[in-house]
Amino acid sequence: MIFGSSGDFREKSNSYRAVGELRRLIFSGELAPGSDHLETELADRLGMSRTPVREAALMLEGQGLVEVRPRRGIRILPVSVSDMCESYDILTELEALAARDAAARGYGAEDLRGLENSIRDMARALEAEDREAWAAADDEFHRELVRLGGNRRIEAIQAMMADQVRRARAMTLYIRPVPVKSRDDHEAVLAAIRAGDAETAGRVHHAHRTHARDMLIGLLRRHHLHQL
Amino acid sequence: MIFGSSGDFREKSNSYRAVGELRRLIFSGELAPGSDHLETELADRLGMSRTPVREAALMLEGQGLVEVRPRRGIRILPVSVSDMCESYDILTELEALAARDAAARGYGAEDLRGLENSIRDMARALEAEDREAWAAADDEFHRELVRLGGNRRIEAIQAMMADQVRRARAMTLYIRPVPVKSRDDHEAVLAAIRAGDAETAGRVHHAHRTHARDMLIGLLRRHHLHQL
DNA sequence: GCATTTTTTAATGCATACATTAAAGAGGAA
DNA sequence: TTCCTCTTTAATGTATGCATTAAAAAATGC
Repeated sequence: MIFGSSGDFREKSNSYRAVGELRRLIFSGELAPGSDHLETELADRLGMSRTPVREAALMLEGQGLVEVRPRRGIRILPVSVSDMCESYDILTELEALAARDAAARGYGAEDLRGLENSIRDMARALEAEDREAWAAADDEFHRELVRLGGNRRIEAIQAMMADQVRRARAMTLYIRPVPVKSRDDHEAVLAAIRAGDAETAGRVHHAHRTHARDMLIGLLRRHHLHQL
Repeated sequence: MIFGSSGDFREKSNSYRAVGELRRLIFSGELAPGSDHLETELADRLGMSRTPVREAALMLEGQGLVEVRPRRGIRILPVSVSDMCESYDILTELEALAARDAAARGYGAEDLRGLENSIRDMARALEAEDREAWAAADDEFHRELVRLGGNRRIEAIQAMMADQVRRARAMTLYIRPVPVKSRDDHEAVLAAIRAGDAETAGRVHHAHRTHARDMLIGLLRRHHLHQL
């Protein structure tokens, strides 16, 4: 998890292909939350033997996506509202830390190009009323922010949590209010980082995330989306 | 990782025994940081076949303890000073959050018995000049604090990071100054939780962790322990 | 009918076999 | 010697077989 351990064997080996495929199947909903699947079934589905599927399942279990229950199958873990809260709270703290660290590092204009780009992409998506594109750009902003913070472990944790959170956002993408305020927040965080003002960067981003969390949780509760 | 998935098969199955055994071998130093080990070698050592060892290695890779490099063996990842910084920074934020959450929950006296006990154990260990016991009680305090915070994902992350941090503390346990100030910090955190003062609990714990971090990093640097 | 024991079924955990292929080593040319 | 190529070696990735054993089904007793 910590290192995205480079090396092309991750694409070549069936085990890692299985990890990727299973992720895809889970996030696309083809493997429904709460459903059970036998090793053999998944192996047939992916066109490989049980061994790599088994290994993939163990890795995904380590990331909290599935639960391996002997003889009962591999269970696709549903994400509850309280799970979402947990993940959001963690992201809030760690991304705020990353924002402070990024500000403290004194990045130059060219280093911040990535953040600028994703802010621009969000604005464009908003004009085009393309919510999917907006979500992708928003993701990118957060990922880039953490990257600039320079803590690899936070990157890894964020990647893990983001997976869990993505499903919830996908569900609420079209029922949520148009995220116009987000833009100001992102701009403010970027400005603080540019100015090297760690405290402000962290505080603003923290508030931003907290606000987003409350909005999302409220939506989920109101629409009775208790299980994702 | 997220769930310590109960179920006794975790003790019975060789794969999970392998996970436990390998952890033990790594933390005891019998598998040296930076060393490579073939699947066959480890399988012989643990008295089982390659399959469960392989599975264990993949799980440990997910926890950042080893790196699986095809044909070069399973590498026991060394922990650098900057790795330590990363882990400490994360623990600092997440435990401070847990402290705030714990305070906000308004626990009663009996709920806080665990924290009291570990504070008492630390004091006793300090009198007896038993640093190992002090370290164990300190661990327990932090674990209990996070448990009271009620975020299972933070518990899981803490457990993972703690493993990484433990080695560093073991190295410095006898060269560090006697941790007398710690006691006041712990007492203050407990008092704030008891009083339901989330802000203070979080702030004090954050400062406590930050201080411990700086002390530890300083020690490691001064004693040229760049690789653990 | 319902509860309990026995039998059957089949999914898993593990060992093992084997093809693949990266790394190490040998051999030869410059 | 040094560099390159070819050969050899052996570690891995995957498939498969089998014993174990949990769950399901059937049979028995009440």
